Amino acid sequence: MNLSKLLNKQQQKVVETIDGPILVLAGAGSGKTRSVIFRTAYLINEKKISPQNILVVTFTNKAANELRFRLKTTFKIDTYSLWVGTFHSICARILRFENEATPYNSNFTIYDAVDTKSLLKKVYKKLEIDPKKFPFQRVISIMSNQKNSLILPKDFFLFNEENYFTETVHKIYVEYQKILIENNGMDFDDLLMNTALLLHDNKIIRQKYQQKFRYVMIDEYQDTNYAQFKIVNLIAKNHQNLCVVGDDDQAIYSWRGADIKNILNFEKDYKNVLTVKLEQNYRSPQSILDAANCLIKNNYSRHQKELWSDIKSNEKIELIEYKNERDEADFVIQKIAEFSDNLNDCVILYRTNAQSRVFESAFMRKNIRYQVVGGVNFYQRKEIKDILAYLKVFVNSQDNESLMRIINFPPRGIGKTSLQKITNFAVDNELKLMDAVQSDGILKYIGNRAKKLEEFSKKMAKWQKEADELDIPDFIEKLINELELKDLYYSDDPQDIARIENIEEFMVASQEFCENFQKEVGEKPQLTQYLQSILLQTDLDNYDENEQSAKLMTMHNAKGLEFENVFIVGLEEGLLPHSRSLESERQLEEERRLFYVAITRAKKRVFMSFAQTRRTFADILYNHESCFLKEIDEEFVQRKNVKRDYLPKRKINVDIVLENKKHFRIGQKISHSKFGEGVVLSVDGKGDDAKLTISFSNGVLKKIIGTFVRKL
DNA sequence: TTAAGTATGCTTTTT
DNA sequence: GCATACTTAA
Repeated sequence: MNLSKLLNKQQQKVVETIDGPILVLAGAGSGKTRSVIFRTAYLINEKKISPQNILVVTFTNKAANELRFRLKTTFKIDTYSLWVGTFHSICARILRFENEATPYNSNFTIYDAVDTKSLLKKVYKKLEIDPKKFPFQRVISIMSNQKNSLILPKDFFLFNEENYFTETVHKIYVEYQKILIENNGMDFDDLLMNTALLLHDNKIIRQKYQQKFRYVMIDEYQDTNYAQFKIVNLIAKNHQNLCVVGDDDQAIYSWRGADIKNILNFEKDYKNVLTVKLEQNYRSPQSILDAANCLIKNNYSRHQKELWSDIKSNEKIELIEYKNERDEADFVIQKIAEFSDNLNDCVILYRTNAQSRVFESAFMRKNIRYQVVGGVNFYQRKEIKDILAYLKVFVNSQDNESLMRIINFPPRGIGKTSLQKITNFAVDNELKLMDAVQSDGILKYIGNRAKKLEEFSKKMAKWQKEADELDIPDFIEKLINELELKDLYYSDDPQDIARIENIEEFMVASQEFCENFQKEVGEKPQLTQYLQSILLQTDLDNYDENEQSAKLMTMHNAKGLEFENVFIVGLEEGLLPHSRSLESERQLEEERRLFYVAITRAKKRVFMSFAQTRRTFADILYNHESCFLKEIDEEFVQRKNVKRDYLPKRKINVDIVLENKKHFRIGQKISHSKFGEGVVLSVDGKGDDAKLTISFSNGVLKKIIGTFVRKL
């Protein structure tokens, strides 16, 4: 391995210093990933460390897979016994393996955000708590903070003051946690908390992992929270062979408990730390870094460093002001069309997921391929969650939540009343719900619905058996067919069509997963492993950089990626910085870092833009440009004003609308951006607010508000 | 018990 | 606007 040819001095130091704690402050684009890959390869190939003694924690599963792939192909390393993954997947693996030391068994279910919320709703009902006084989001975030700080329900008041509000939150936390354990389920935060507590409380297990993971590497260390810090610390504090990599200027997850102090205080937490700074950027031209440096130096709490680059460019960053968000979308996409040979060199970055919509419809109108990364998770769609609920029950029969979801889906005559009876029966006989359903006594108890329940119980037993015997994709296909799920959505409604497509896509995805798993691991995956991979998927895991399409994503999801052309949109007060992060200077600094992350993604060009007005679901916002724009020296930015409407055609239409106040009548021909042309069948109300029934030329019948159609 | 109709909340960022 | 959660009638 000739490192001096492939790496710069600092990177070599990172790779070759294998003993003792090392802190790598790696600026954006400074070859951080490269260093981690080479370091792992160096440990194995040069220092003959067995892969099973190495732990590498990455920020996404995709990054983990790439690391494995590179080790295999470039360095001919067998990565089978190497542990690489996100904190969550590593923790899940440990907890499944060490389940006997926990209140869970190895088949525990992982609860996602939607599951968490619906479980919480049940807790509220049981405790008779008003969601208006204790908003779900607020309580979820408090509980999450407790878990990330390793505070169990019983220790709640050691760390929180006692008042009416906290007492209720505590009650919720106690009950929520109790039900999770009863269901043999963990939410995302439990995975971290339970691992940290297990390693902390159980000396034998702790020593086992200390001895196993003799070399530990953590990427994106600036975004670790206390639980994660603790896990790392418990494993590595004795041997101190710990390499953490990160950039305090790119810390953007404090709202989920990440503590920038973990990286700022690393030199205090460990002894004789070697600190290496990677400041040469290999990604962007100096002109773009100048702008980024201008911005970030306004932050107080940071390690001093200045990113520099050899790459030269005469182009300035372009900043354009638009009249509204639709113009912004049209212009940006127009520009992207100019790069149409290399659509996948272009990315649109925004602050909130909701901003993607206006771009999506613009892409559709222009017929340009695009890919939204993140946003609403595929596996959180209703029709998919229904299937997953079945699978979860087969894996973990204690999962009452999933069972309740499917017991009458698709409708099979086991409604509220019957479910109540089953629940009562289960409680009286101290049975899990599924055991109650399959018990002998239940049928007499249930009365006239006994036949339906018996049918369900028999089917479940049959599927349960098949779930063990069949290959996952075959089983899923069989299940979907026997449940007649697709027939359920058979109609002309575009929504239903989409649901059927999603179900089909789900089947294909399961096929792909199993094939990949087989290739990677050399054996067939178990249903547990399949479910876990779905639930611990990160937004980025589905991102395909080779697909010929423009990419859209949040600035958060863009971390670690790079693109030739970066379009940063919606640079308005209220969006960036976001109106909900103006409470403290600390929050404002994080918003600034987010902008910094966005700018430093670019290899060639940055285009920034904002809109004077922006339509949200409720009303029209009049925004000022982001205060951050003023922090970037004018010499790095070329300002352009394009305030008029982009499409002259639409402008004419707007004028007509103003003239006749958009008065709709029956028979009026209209057009809609998504559904095309159609005829108004009925009108309820006036102008933009009118509720119209429209028959579209493609045969679709829809109810649409006046504002979304245009007269022809 | 269920389908169809009506009301509501939603939007910060994610594992 | 959209999706879900709740209400009502059959």
